[in-house]
Amino acid sequence: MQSHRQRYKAVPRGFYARDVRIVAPELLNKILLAGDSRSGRIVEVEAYIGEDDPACHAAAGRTVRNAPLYGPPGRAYVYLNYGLHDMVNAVTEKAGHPSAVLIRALEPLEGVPLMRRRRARAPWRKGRPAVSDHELCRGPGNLTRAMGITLADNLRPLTRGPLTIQDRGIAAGEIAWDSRIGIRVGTERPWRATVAGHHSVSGRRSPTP
DNA sequence: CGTTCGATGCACT
DNA sequence: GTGCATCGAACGT
Repeated sequence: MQSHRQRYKAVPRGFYARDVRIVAPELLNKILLAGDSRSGRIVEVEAYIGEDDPACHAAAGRTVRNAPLYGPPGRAYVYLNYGLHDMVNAVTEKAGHPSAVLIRALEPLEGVPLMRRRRARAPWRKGRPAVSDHELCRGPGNLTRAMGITLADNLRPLTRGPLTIQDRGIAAGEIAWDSRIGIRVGTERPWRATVAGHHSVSGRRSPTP
């Protein structure tokens, strides 16, 4: 039996070597694949755009932590936030131009039982009911925990290896542009792109009809 | 419905 | 010592 990892090629490096505002929406409806058994459709992303973007980690210049942003495109930038959550980005543009796409939510495809077990292992979920499928990878911290993405994946190429992104031909539907979430500066720019109305998108739920 | 707040680790100043 | 690109519980209206 042929796995999906074998059936689909990874998105090539050239895809990432473009303006991050082009790459971000095109990552929607592509597949993030971890290991051989966990995957999800990307439904929410944010663009972080260089040293002039106050919310970008590169805003204060190059440091030890943000060095991956200054490297070649098509690699993962993973960092620890709030001491609890690993966040995964795809580095874009070209070396020396720090920019990346934060992957904020997935619609789980393969490996749902494993994702659920990983989520249940979080200390704050002890004794709580299991989450529904569409909540497993809803939010950047939740998706890395469900997928098993960690700091060990930092700097890994997304074009090959255990952490890759594939195009399985899901058609792009309506894309909604919005302001980025959870940041204290730079909220005025509409650099968050989502698959409109998708129930795995994080943030406040759409109002009940 | 809304807002506030604790957990938790480490890069950065 | 400070401040997070978060999560989810607790509490107020």
